Amino acid sequence: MEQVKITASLEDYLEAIYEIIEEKQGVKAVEVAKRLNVKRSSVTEALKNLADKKLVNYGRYDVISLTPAGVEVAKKVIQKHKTLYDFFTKILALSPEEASITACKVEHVISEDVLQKLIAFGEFCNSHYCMEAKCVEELHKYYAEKLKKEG
Amino acid sequence: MEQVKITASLEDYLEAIYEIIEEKQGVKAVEVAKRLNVKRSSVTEALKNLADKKLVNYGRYDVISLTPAGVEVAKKVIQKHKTLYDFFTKILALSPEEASITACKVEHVISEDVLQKLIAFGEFCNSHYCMEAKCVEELHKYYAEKLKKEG
DNA sequence: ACAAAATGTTAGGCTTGCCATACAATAATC
DNA sequence: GATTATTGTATGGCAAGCCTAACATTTTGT
Repeated sequence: MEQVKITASLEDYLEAIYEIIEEKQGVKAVEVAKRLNVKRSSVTEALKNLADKKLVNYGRYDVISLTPAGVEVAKKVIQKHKTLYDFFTKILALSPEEASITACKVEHVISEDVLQKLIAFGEFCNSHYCMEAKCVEELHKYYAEKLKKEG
Repeated sequence: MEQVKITASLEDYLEAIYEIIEEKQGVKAVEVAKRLNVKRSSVTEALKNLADKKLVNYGRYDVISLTPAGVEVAKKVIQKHKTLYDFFTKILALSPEEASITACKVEHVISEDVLQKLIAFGEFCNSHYCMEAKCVEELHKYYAEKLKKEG
């Protein structure tokens, strides 16, 4: 569990690779490029970089796969994304698009501690009277009225 | 109110400059360098960059000041920081240090919309029965117990 | 006012991360 | 199986942001 320290960009590559493998039992660099809106050559660079860090298995023209360490990092990023997405949509009532866009950025800058707190907050909201459905409804009504006032 | 688009790094410079001016009625580049943990030469670069964007008034060896547009950007970043800090400390019960560190990163990646929602959420928590002091207390107790269980 | 210290600037270098372009290898199609 | 299309790679270039080191300009202290 030695925490591997990588950049936001590399985290995005791991996340994309993991998700594409989940969806289609395999990745091609071109798919990663499409998903991340970068060129194929950028993917090659990133893969070499990730291979140096032992997070992906990479060989020229070979199949791309994640190492166990790579899977771990990818899953953690995805967990952060999902947790943030839920918070943004359920509590802040952001649109799915904005929630997703914001989660994509924030997921790279929060610590494990913040993640755990956010998860706990979500659980609390789901299980305690003071944040039950009726209250969340009220909360969202409050947003709507406030935004109306401010044009 | 034409939104000026600048990098996270430049936002940090504006923020630091604004705050130092508030605190001591003037800025020296060396103070900015200290606060941002960069070298004096990096500050010079950033200042030229910000001057190109009409956000600071800059001349060689001259006094540093913010333009009205620069003040606007700085204030917005600071508002985001404060809003996030409050959320992190009050709702997520992060330590002041972690709240501050995280706010410093997140403040650069949230939209005006997210900011407004966060502000409204804070207000709601302060004014509605379902999130009154007693409930927040319960929330924080919940964090403590959960973290204890997970070691 | 002049030497010493502090501050500001310049120049060159490094890293990350992207691109375009050209080339290499694999896959698909006839 | 040869040709075409797709995919992957290598190279060189660019911008942002930081650095070090050397130099210029203030500022400070006596």
